[in-house]
Amino acid sequence: MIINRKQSKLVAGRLVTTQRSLLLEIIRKAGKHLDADELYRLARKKEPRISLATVYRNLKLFKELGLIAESGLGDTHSHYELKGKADHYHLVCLGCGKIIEFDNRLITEAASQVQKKTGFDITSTQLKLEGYCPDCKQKRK
Amino acid sequence: MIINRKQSKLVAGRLVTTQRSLLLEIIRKAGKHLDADELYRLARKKEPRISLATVYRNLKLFKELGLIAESGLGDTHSHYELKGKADHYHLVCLGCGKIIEFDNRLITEAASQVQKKTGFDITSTQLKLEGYCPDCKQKRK
DNA sequence: ATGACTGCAAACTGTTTGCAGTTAA
DNA sequence: TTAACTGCAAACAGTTTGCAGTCAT
Repeated sequence: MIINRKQSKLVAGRLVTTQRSLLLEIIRKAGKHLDADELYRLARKKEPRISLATVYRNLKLFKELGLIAESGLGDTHSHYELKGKADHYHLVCLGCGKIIEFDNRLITEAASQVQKKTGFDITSTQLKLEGYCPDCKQKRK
Repeated sequence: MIINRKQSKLVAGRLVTTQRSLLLEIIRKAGKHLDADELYRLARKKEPRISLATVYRNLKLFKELGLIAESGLGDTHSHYELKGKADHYHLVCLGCGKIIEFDNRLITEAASQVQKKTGFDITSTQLKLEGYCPDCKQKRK
């Protein structure tokens, strides 16, 4: 865990609050991509007075601190997940919305090729593949 | 060109209108990613009474017809560009917002690996790399 | 006492929709 | 004359912000 509870600080000048712990805990346990609204609903079960603004403010904070990653999975709004060590990538089913994560050596390699060729300092790699999962492929016929 | 002006149809039941021709022309000539608002502003220079709703409606239509591709480049809103034959990918500079496109055999390959392993029928591949371009890398030091 | 955080409500942005009028087949 | 399209204004969804009050140091 990154929060140091003894010091009661997230980082310099940032407090650990009930809401923040709760939000991080939910994100951690969810084990899947949550959007702000899902997170809000889950949080209210334990902390009924928490506000959506707090959810957004803290998602933003967590992102700045590098605790979570934001992914543009849906077309309309953002999803968030705990940041792991390795980049990983998403395969989205256009039929049922199912999301599969995977990693792939070729992609990591491609990114470092691009980095070399362009002189960019690449800080994030997002791959989104869209298509139809076996089930939905079947149904569409 | 995909519009067949002799028939005055885009496709069955779809008319070619001044607005549609204009919008497609602007997108084609832009040679870069436009968002709805940029497109709207450019369009108004030639067609001052065109509405933003028309822009959105036609972007949606063009997308359905496969004429343009929507890419989630900015965090807040969508960008559009003419659809070429091959998938290509984007490298975004977090410093100055510059966008570089590239293609890379490894990524195409990775996608087809994933397709095989998962049984998905993959219809679109989007890769977004973020980082700092050489200039901005320099400035940040 | 100060600065960080919260809930609430209002504001804001990007996008979509309902409607009445216009245009093309 | 019907179906497709348009402009306008209002609606909408997701997100952000201003403010007054609370809490930790």
